[in-house]
Amino acid sequence: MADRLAPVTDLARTRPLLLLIDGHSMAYRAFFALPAENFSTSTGATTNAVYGFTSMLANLLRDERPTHVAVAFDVGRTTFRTEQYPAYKATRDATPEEFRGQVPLIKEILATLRVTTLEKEGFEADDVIATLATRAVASGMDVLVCSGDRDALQLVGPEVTLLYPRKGVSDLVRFTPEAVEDKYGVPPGRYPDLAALVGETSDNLPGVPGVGPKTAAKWITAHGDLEAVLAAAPTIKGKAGENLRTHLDQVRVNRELNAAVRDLELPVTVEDLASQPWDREAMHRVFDALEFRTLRERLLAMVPDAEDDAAAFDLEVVAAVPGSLGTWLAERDGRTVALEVSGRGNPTGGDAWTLALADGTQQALVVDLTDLDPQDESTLAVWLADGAAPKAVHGAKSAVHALGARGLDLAGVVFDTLLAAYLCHPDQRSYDLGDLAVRHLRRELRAESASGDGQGALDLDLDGGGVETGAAVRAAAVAELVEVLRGELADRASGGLLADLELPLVQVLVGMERTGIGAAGAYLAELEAHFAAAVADAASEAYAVIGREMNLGSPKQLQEVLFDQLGMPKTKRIKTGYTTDAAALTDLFERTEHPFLAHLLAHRDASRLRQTVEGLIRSVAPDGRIHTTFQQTIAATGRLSSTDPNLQNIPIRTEAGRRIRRAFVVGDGYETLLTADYSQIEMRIMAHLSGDEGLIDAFRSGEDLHNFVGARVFGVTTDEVTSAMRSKIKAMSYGLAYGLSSFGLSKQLGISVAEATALMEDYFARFGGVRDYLAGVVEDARRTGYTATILGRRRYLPDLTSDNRQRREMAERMALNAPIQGSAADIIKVAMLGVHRGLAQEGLASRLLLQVHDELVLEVAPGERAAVERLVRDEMAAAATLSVPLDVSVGTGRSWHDAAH
DNA sequence: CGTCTCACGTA
DNA sequence: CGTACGTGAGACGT
Repeated sequence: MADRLAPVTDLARTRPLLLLIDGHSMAYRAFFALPAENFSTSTGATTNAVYGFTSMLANLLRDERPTHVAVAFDVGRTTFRTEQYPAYKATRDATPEEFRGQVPLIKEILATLRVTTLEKEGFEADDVIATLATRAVASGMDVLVCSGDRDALQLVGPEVTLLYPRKGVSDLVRFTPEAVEDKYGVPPGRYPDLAALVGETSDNLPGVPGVGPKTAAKWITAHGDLEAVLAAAPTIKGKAGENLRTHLDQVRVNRELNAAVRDLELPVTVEDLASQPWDREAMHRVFDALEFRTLRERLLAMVPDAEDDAAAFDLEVVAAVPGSLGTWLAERDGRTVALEVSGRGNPTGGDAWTLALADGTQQALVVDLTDLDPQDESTLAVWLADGAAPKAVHGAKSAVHALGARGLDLAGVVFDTLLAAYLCHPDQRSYDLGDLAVRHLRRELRAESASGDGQGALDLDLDGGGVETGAAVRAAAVAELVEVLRGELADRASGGLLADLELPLVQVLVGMERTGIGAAGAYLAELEAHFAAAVADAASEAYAVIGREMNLGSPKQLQEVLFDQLGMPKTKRIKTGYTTDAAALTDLFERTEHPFLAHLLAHRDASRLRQTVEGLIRSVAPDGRIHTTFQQTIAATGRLSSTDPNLQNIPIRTEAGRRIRRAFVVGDGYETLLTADYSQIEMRIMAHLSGDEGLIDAFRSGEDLHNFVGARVFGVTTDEVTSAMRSKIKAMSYGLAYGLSSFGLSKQLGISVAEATALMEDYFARFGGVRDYLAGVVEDARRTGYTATILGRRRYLPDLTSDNRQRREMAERMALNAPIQGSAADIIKVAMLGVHRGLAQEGLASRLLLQVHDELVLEVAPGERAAVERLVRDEMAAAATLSVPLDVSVGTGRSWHDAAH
């Protein structure tokens, strides 16, 4: 009786718990429960089943805390059951293509979680589960079976519970023996008897007509089991009894087929299924690829620190006392010191509070920048600005901004773990230092046993991970990552890209961000008022047409008005109904001439322009200039991007839009803005990379590119190329660099697919080198796994070998475009370095302000216009030696608009 | 309040 | 069913 004193829950917890999941059935449920269109990656892969399954698994791991886990899968469609009874499951629809591709992904995730997956040729997942459940019970374990197959009900017993999905995959019903009996009127062991009588439509097993679960349960209860029911069949009365007698054979077949096999030979024992530490690096890789951010967080959040396999940093943290900094640095003279700045690294309003230095040997020095002894301050300033004192940092640009705010220059940065990680894996969305530490060092960003050495003036919060310790740990992580990432970069032959391109570019970008571009504040305010008035006018006219007010900016409300209320023809389908984008509205207007559409389009245009202007006004800094931030590690192709505000998408195509460009003006003390852009750089790179003689001739001839190509394709002279012909050729030439299909070309040009195909064939007949090059790029990338630019910048495209067509074709288009867009990015970065260096060398006061992918914007100091133009033309043209010239066009003017050409 | 979707600007 | 980005409004779920 003594054991009755112990709480039942504690007793239960002492027994091991095995979780067995029917992978196929649960994934299939998830596939239909979650709308596919809400779960696709940026590369177009559908992931709804993967998401649903993994989410369910995460919940089970959290709520049930199993000690052992396994997932069983079906192998193919043929099993011993289909051999025996060909009709078994014969009515099932073919598995959707979208679903099949997801099963391997689920297995990948399970592998990272170190969950055993099992499958057995000729058997179903249920048989594997039945076998394991039986063995687990025999060895004293409790078992949870998770399956959407009702046949699993027969496994339920005192130690075995079935979790059966009621709806979707998150709402699971818990079938204990009592629950089974409540619901079906028979104990779990008799459930197959009941199912044999009732039949199972989903397995294509017909039951006895007129016999449902109630009758079947009544008979089984009355006679004991199925055998007894069958034996008593002659005496059972009524229509049901008659039907039973004519279906005895079918019932026997059913009973044979629905019996789970409990003694399969399996390559593992139940003990082998014990939970193991997760492969966190692989998890990050797989979850990154699937773009499951929150799901990864949910899983990682479940790992208690004690079970965490990732170690922390074993670090001695020393707080700098007056005079100690110089000694510490001197002791490490010539060695690369990793540094971490805590603060804000914005171009304006930056600040730095703490600086941590680490040398990669478990010691870190923490310096409080807000309370520095004058002597130390000068020691630090000299060391930081010393280009010969090698340093490593995670995110050099932010560090320069942060330190710069305290008047400290940073030079001598020989390694940047952020840039290095980007060059190695340019497709990731973030390169958080903590993630890199886990991935490459298998460490968490926390201190194992931090300690001061007695001389510390700072009161370090060692256990709680205060600012100082945090900075020290990050610096230590940087120091260690340098070694690892240097190796990874070398493996990719990309060390030069970091040292000679991206790192030197940091200082150029810092200068551009810090300088900003002049903004005409009063003019911007006028523009805002002007566009706001246009918005109001368009809105009131639109309301007048439909006789009521509405939110014209709401796609949802617009759909109601256009398609329900006004009954307009349906446009292209999107997730949430029908598109109301400008192309569709313009098309609708041409067909219906409904005035509402014209007002709506005018409203769209005006409110967009107003919104752009408002954003710019908000961005004007106290110095009257706009300071964007150039992101150096975002675009997978190697381009820069611009944020806060984005100055790479300022309107230019429409007159109204160009008015916004007039707001970007030359600053006080400068003479003019100068813009310089590469003409047709992507097509020139295409000519170079493909080596196509025709295309190379086109650029060497000095003829208009599209006229030249058009003349060849259409077999006319260049002056016979009509503007219609020219625009077709232009669309096609650029489309090729994006992986355009004949379908896409036909849509864009409004011609038939056949015409588009013919046009492409004519094109390739004259420019065969282009076709061969494009085919070769994809082939090479499929073989090597990556594409490369002219400077060797790589982009890895694992999806090129995907079984999923959508995914594979997306990767193919990326492979076509990456070398071209990426080489253009390489070239303009080289040009920026050249221009920056040239300006300094020639002692010019003019400066770089912006980069817009193929264009540079400079602010020219008085009297330097000619020198700067020459310098910029030379440096941009000389940035790469291609088999075609790099043509640069230059314009100057008081505003960005006036400097256009 | 955070996250997603749509729409749309640039190269 | 043409690549690469960033932003803001509305819608939606927590």
